[in-house]
Amino acid sequence: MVVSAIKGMSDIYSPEVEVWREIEEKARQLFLRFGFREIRTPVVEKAELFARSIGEDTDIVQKEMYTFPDRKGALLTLRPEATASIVRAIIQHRLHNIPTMGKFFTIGPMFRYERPQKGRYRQFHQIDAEVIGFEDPVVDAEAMYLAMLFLEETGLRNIELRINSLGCSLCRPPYKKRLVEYLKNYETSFCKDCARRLNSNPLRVFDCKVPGCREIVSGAPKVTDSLCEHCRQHFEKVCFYLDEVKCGYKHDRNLVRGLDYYNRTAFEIVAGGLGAQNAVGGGGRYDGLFAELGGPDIPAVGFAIGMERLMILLKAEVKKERVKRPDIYFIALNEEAREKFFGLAQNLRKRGLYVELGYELRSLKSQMRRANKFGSSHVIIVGESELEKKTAILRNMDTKEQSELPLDNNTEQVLIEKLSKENE
RNA sequence: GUGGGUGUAGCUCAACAGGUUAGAGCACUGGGUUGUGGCCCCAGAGGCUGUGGGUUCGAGUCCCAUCACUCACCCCA
Repeated sequence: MVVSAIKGMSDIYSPEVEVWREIEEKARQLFLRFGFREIRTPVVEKAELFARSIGEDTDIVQKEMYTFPDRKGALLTLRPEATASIVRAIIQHRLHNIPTMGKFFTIGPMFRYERPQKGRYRQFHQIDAEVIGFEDPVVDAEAMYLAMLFLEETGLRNIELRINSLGCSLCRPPYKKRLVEYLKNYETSFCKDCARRLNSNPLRVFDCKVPGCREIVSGAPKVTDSLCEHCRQHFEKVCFYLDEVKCGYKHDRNLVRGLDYYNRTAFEIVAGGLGAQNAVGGGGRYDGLFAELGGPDIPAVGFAIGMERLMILLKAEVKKERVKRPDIYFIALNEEAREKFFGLAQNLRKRGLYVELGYELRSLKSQMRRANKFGSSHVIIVGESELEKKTAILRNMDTKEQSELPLDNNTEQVLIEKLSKENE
């Protein structure tokens, strides 16, 4: 019986992995221009961190976390998202006291124990960004702008930004009360899940896709209409700044999010082609989280982008050839020939060339075929007659030109010069 | 956690209604050129048909179970 990977967790290899690297690199470059610094936190944390941040009554905490005791019985959790860990790290190292350190990003794996399907995996990767310390709506807008800009720069088209305001600790509780009052009138008509949500987390009925529930919800009071003056102005300002940079968005009054820590601004970036998992990214403001986790009371905004989902949307990109072609492919026709150029090959690599070696002493024809499969631009052949003359054959695979070069202490230099000359 | 679909060579897929030795393309190896790639030609290698039971004279094919993958519900990136 062969051992296979864990369900819902995949190996990432060529040619996809080259695209991953490109995208990650693009993210780093862009985020740096926006003043973000990278932060890398452990993938395991104490279980309570997530229960306290994401919310006891969310699906993530209730049934989707990888939680297990370590050897001494401490409950650990594989992080289901990045925000909680980053906030924890900021509080722990007092990073909020450093004026130039207000923006953080991280790229890495997250874990949720769910039934895998298209765009949803048990180990998945997020590009995550957090801006801390600012309450001003300009920050919300900039975060969304950055998320959209990044996705566009990867080549994505036809994505939609959906935004909403969830209110704050002042206006949400009274709103919640009104909502529950309204919903109670239809208590018997809800689906099983919504009936439960009614008591546990009433805002989430807005997420329900059951037609009956949707209908009831369409008549329900909306958060947006119940915002306090402060939140209303905040939301308007967010919209203003988005307009200012011509960042299109749709005000989705039914948008709520699955993590409890969000307040005011919440957003999602949706795309077709992902099946049921239509969000490539999402985020929002979480002003209360720092205090909730025992830190100073500082506001923050953040978002995450799903790598796997982005990859699905960018699938066509994978077909492009991204693997470099070798500058030189060495072919030895016998052991003695190989002994002669092994050192040379390593030195050329040190000097920056991509060099491949034929590791098997097979027929010239078969080694040539192999060199060709790699797309090598040059081949160096050494066999018996070359050994006698102390030379090597250099063949340009594109032009088929061949020349002899002396095999001595100077070969390395001669080769480098020759190749760089050709590239002019 | 619930439901549907699919499991045959490394990959993509065939195999009439249950019937001889499970095939093809691509990929792989060797040869066609004593030591020169791509195209072409020839040959070769590669399979416990996911696994375990059952029905049958006979199972890749039918039945049951199980596992894996996949899609959807739920939830979210």
